[in-house]
Amino acid sequence: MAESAEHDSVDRVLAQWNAERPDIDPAPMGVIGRISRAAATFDKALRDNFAKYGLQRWEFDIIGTLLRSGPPYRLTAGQLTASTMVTSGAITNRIDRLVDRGLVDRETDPDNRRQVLISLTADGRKLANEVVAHHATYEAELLSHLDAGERDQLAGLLRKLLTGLGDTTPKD
Amino acid sequence: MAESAEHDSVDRVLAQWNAERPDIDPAPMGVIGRISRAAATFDKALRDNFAKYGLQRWEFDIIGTLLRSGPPYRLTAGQLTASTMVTSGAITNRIDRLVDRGLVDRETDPDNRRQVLISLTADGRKLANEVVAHHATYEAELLSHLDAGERDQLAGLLRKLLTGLGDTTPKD
DNA sequence: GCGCCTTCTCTCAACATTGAAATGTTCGAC
DNA sequence: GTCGAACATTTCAATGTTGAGAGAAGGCGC
Repeated sequence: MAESAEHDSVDRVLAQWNAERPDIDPAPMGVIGRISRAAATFDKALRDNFAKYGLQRWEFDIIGTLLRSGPPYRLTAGQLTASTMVTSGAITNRIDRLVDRGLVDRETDPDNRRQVLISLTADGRKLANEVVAHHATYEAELLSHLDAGERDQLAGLLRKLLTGLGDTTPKD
Repeated sequence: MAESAEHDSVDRVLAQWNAERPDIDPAPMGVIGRISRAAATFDKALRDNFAKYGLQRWEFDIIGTLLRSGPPYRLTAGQLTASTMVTSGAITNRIDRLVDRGLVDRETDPDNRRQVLISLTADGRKLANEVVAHHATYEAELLSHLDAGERDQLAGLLRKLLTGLGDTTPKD
């Protein structure tokens, strides 16, 4: 088989482990290591890209989540906590700052006064709509080294992996 | 085509975007979102698993890097900084704590006194060798929902993605 | 209605990382 | 040899997250 594929940084790590611990099967590390590495690379790239629009990544995470939730672009603080994978203390802090920036409103839910409803302001909605388009374009560029077939194959394998790990949609 | 594949949490996000912004091609988000999500899931699982051996993940990152570098199990602080993707200030702090724990030694390089050499102690090497075996077994479990062919296919696509992003091995 | 348990958000102290400046070292040019 | 630039690590203040716990509100059994 033609060994034409380039080596990535994970290949080097695997070669080192193979030399030191040949008893260990390196294949699982090859998958998990690459997923971690790719995630870190995307994370940095996306952070830099959002900065062009004066946004931090967590800011887009929140206003984007509100936008994609559809009209009336309003979720509880708890729903935002669940979708962002940070703790409740962090969400309180982030909402504070988005309110200061005028991108979201915070109001107590009159029907359940334990809950706080966070909704996009007109400014927030406008900004989210603008940025998401650039964001999607940029993500497509990041994947441009894969053709459409490879990209879909990759998505399919990752979906299978995630569902196997229990990452199913909370409510279908 | 039999729609037998389960949906994961990213499918839900994509459906939301499609409803709100049908003009945006959701395919790139499907890939990058799943990579991020899978990385976060693995991160948490591995953290919990290392905790069973009384280790934090960053502790294994460092002693594991030293172990796989091979005899004499010694790297400079700068090399460790490069391989762990954190800043130099963080590495100084982490090395401090590993020295306190007796897992590594820190000494100035006599040949270049700007550099600091970090080496595994006998205890550190023993611990790293023990833990890496359990770590590899656990990673294999995390991937057990993919068969060997799918796993290798996934690794291959990720390698292509990473090399396309410029993640080549620094020195071949 | 009355307790009691659960739910939801906010508060706060502890902790870790970042990023820039400081310190000490090497190397090349002159 | 001396000067200055480049380099490697440490220090330190600013910043953000975590995780526990408080406070307020809802819901269920009786």
